[in-house]
Amino acid sequence: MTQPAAHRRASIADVARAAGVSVGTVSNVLNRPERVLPGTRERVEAAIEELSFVRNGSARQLRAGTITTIGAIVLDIANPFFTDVARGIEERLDRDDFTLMVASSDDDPDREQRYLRLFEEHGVQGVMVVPATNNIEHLLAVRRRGTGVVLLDQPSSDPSISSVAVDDVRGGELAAHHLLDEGHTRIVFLNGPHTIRQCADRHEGVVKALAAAGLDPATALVEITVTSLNAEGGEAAIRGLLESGDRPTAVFCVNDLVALGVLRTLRTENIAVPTDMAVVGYDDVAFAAELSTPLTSVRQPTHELGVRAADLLLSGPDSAAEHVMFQPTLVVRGSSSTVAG
Amino acid sequence: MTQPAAHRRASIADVARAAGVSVGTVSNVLNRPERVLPGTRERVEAAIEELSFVRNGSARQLRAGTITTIGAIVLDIANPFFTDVARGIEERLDRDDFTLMVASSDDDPDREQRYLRLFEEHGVQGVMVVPATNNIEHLLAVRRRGTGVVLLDQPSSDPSISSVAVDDVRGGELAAHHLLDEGHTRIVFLNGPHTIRQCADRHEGVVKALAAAGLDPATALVEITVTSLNAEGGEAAIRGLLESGDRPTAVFCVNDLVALGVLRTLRTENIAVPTDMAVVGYDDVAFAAELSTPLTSVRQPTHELGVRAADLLLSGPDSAAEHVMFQPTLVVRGSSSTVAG
DNA sequence: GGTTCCTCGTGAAACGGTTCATAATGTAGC
DNA sequence: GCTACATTATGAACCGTTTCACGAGGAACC
Repeated sequence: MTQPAAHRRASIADVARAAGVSVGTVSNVLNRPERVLPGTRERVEAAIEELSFVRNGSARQLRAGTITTIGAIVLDIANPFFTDVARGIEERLDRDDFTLMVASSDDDPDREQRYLRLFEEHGVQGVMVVPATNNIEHLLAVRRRGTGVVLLDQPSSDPSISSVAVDDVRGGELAAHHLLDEGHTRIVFLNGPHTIRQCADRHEGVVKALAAAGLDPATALVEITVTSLNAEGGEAAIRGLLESGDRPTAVFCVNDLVALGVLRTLRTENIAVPTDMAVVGYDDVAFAAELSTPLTSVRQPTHELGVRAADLLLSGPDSAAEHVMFQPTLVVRGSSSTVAG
Repeated sequence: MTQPAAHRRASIADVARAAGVSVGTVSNVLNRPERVLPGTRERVEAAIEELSFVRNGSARQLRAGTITTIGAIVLDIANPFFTDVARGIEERLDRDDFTLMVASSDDDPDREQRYLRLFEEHGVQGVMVVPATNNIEHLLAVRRRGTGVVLLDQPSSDPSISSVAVDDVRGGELAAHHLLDEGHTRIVFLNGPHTIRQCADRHEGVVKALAAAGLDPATALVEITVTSLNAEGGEAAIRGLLESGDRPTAVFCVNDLVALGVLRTLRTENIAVPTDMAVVGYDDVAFAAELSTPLTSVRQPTHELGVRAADLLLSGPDSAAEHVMFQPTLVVRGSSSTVAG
């Protein structure tokens, strides 16, 4: 029979007492059972069962030092891009029996800091971060104090911190270049705040493409900052745009969720895509190809991104920092081109 | 200037020595700064900075006992359903300054157990679990040992464990009933394994609807177990079905990702939806309405689910267990009905 | 029978914080 | 000048593990 709910959790000492052995022996049963005589071991195991003993992880870790956990802090856990990356991380971590904890900063530097601190104080082996700002001073500090740090989806501005990223300038360029090729001369870019590096870079890419085409970004580019990087943000932004009477012929969205919101709105407003308005997204999430107007999007190697990031973190704190940069590709579909499949 | 990378992290004792005070004073600066004279405090703070001291969370927790973190274990972190729920949890937790850690069991009971153990050993205040099996013995044990447990998306079979769920029998019934209404007399159900309770329940609902319509489930229902609960699983299942020459007129998918795989395949195979084949999904994820054939789906109140779950966990271990059951609704769209909007 | 070696088990010393009874110092009141 | 009382700072006890030097008891060998 089980005990009535005891107020204090049973400790190793309680188990030792119940089994009539010393604490050292209980610890051995837990960690190196082969060093304990089968009879003794059984008695200890019975006591553990009886007292429903659970190791105190804090004490264990305090004494033993290490823990095989790594933390990941992403901007938005509901964004398929990040969860695809997380799957990649998990896959790699599993091979080494590491454990992954995911937290979401919600683009908020304070939340990022809070989770970072939590992970660090609890001695995770390393942490992967998609920084909410382009100031990574606090991450450098973490790194200096001995916790592994890998920047996710963000090229490192510091040689001592590894990073795994995708060329966002190139991504913005690909998207804009494509829209210009399709004959558009003015692009509306529904972007996130430039404090998010990806957003700033994609913007830079767009400007670059416009300049290369001999257009003046000051007139050929309208950048609108969405309130949130999801479908609701996209819907609100495009709605505001339409209500202002300024109807562009081409919209580039900083991610596919925003594009989803745009497409949804255009459909209810009976604006034809791509003939009245072309739309390009970013991330090429799973459903992009299956939308009513298949979405042209910039594809990033999400899974591979996660795997490489985990690789770098597991390679240990002593190996040199590496900076991996993947290249995005443009997948043209019906939302931006009448000739696309 | 910063120190050369020290091998051992600075401890409170190091700080105390550097600042010329006792460890108790350092602890006070950290936890009750108002009890320390400004001058002393500044000296301690300078030493903390100088040594780049970080509290050892394990030691702190070992002594102090509590931690304001709660853990969540979901089946698949890449499934929008779970991440939407997670957003709800986070929103509620934020109000009480709690912190959320998410882990993914990948439908694997061993992984679930591993993460559960990790959370429990590290003394989280509570844990929310979408169980990978319908055996919740291990969760009961966790509960008995004093850690809060709330079943997520799973009605509790035990009165002592709170749960927040959506009526999946009803959901299956809604879907099947709708397909029967549309004139179909045989339904293929692409389901997950019945060890996952949601899958078993939705199956039960389908059977119930068939029986109510006077059909024999043995002939009117074909259940196929997908290899994975995502687009790839759906694609593989429907492809196998088509190759076997058994082409049904109605397919019900256990979630929208599976349905996405099905729609994708049907499109490449030039099978018209819904005229040649009707498709119904589950979860009503954000993109369901925007697909090339808008997907009929069973909607669940994901966000609210998360909020309520967090509510229950925060209400403390002493309050009575509660069992919240939400009702799903059917959203009819073009993938299953020619008259739908 | 004495030495060496093994196998098991012991118990105390860390690990790095928090907490609390106590001391030291200063200030006020009489 | 003495008591009473804040205000600050101290340092040791404690949280629950792991680890390790050590001892007890046999077995094996010469």
